[in-house]
Amino acid sequence: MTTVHDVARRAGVSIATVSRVFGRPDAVAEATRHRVLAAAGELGYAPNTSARALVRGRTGYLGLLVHDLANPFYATIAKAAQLEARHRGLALFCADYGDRPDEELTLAKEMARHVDGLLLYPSQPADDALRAATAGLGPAVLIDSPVEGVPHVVMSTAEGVDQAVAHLAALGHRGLVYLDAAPTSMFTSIDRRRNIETSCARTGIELTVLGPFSPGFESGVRAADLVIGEGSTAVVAFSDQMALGVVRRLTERGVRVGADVSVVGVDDIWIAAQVTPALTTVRMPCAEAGAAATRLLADAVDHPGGTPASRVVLPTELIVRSSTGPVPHGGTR
Amino acid sequence: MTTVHDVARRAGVSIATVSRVFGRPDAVAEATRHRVLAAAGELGYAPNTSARALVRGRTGYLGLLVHDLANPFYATIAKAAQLEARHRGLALFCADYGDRPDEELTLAKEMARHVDGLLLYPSQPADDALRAATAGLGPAVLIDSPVEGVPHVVMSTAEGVDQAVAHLAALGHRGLVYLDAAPTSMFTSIDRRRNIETSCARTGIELTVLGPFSPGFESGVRAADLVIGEGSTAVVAFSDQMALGVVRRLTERGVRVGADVSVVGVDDIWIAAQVTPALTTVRMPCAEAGAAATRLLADAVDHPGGTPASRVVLPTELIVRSSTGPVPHGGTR
DNA sequence: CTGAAAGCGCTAACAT
DNA sequence: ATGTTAGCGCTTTCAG
Repeated sequence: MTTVHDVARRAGVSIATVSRVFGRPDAVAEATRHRVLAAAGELGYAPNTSARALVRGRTGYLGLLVHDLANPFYATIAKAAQLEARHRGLALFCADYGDRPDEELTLAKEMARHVDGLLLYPSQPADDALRAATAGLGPAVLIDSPVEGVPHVVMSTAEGVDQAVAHLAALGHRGLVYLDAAPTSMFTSIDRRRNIETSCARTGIELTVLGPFSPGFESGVRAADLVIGEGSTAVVAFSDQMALGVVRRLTERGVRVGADVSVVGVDDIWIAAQVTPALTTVRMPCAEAGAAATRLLADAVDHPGGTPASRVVLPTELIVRSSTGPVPHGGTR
Repeated sequence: MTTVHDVARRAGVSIATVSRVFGRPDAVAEATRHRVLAAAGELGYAPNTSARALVRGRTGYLGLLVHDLANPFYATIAKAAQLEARHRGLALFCADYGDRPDEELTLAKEMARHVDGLLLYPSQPADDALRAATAGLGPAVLIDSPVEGVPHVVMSTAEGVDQAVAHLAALGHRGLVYLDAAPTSMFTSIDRRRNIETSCARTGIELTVLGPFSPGFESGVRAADLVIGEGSTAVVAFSDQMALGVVRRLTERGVRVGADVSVVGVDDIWIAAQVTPALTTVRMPCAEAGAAATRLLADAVDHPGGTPASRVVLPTELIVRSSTGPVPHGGTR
């Protein structure tokens, strides 16, 4: 391993100058700088990251902790976070707590030791306990977990769901079934359910909440039978995966989706646009969330005394496709 | 920030003892250890990772570089790698090179500065150039890139594709169309195409290769029309996404998938099991690959003079579902 | 603009 | 079993 000493000797300067060339290049005369750079090039020198981190008190690393890295929802957040971090000269650790939500905090604590700041998508409720837990971790930004006093970015389904309900109402639907998902204590669940409630109340649509189900395709399949039983003309599901399950089962039972029953999902996963009928859904801005959170975190790391607790709310939008249509003739509610 | 000195003072021991308690606990008398641990607990002490890395010459970090973190294929690899790394007390950096495959090596080089070893899923061909590029990066394990002299783990479609061809042959199909995907220089493409060729040759199935297409749903849609034009009774696609596109278009044009034409995909993405008809496909062991590669890398890092270049070949398997069926009556090829 | 020197916090001989 | 000590490679005052 080549060090500042090797480069210094070769370039005929002191180690301090070598250090400056890589740390604050403009503090060095151009001629000297070139000489040092040349020597460094020949020797294949690059500053040792550990040594630099030690003396600077900054690692240049950020950490991301989510529920499931293989899930496109989180993976998209991770990808965007990683990109944004790189643009700022930072690197990103990625980890997920998978089946062990109880280990979430342990993991966060462990990660915190290695990084300048943490990006957290908690499975815990956004309450005081989370704030307390977050307190000892150093700079942290929460995603989809609006905890007062802690910077966070949330994807709000308010607009998207509102548009969905309005869309359904405009199509003549008088009522709808919402398929809720567990864990109901997560912001994601709360947000979607609450927005459905207020939108329906405001629009005068009769709302029936079913569930909570485990999120996922199979739950949608099971829920579809309930929906048919209810005689509903419209259903909004917690996620596209559930909605797709509903569509599948409905079709299987001879119910024409988009004609007899309208189905709306949330997330806008890629397959939603490709199935038949194409799924009407609320798009979640995962990439934007990942990037925004990283930006917030990087800023917090750079300015330890900055805005105490920034808050970013990302809007959502309804994508209308073919799984929704006019209420069938003679349809009751 | 609390340091060994703080803890040492509080516990009435030397800093060396504190260090030992956290490094080689059994080298310290039980009583002393407890005293130190207590002091550390009260002070909230944990060893500084940068200082430790500096003196040890090891960061305890691994890096993963893939094409697209948001793609479930790579995301699954990442998730498994991360898990395996954690089990070994290591942390994992994740990055992708996305649209800029040319930046792949730059990124790898940058990452290499921060880690003990690299996990690479290259978009470059598995040739001498890659071996050369890899040489200067320190310990590295390649995924799906069998470069001689560099440790690697590959997911071979040999068995899966063989089973697929045999399956089709057993159903009476006399020929099949293979839908190739770009970039054709990647091992993934080469492997699938070559295995199809040898399997067909051995089985006496007439093979028609179409493409290369860009991988993805839309390509499948376009390719389907070609397939119909060919009058083929069976098609194997590079990926499930493409296969799904084929199914969609075939259905749209009144061709009954699984009856008139059989379709086989590769990957076994979750939706493959849920569409109608459910897709027959070759399962790719992404999680196993991520875990195996991480294991290999961790071992290489631990034993710098270990087995020169280990090689793991992960087998694949055909999952038969409903998109394949007997060749239609009177069907030629 | 450049160099000398003092650590950053920790580990690993080497003593005791 | 524990303490002393010498750095790991780098950045950063402080002089010059």
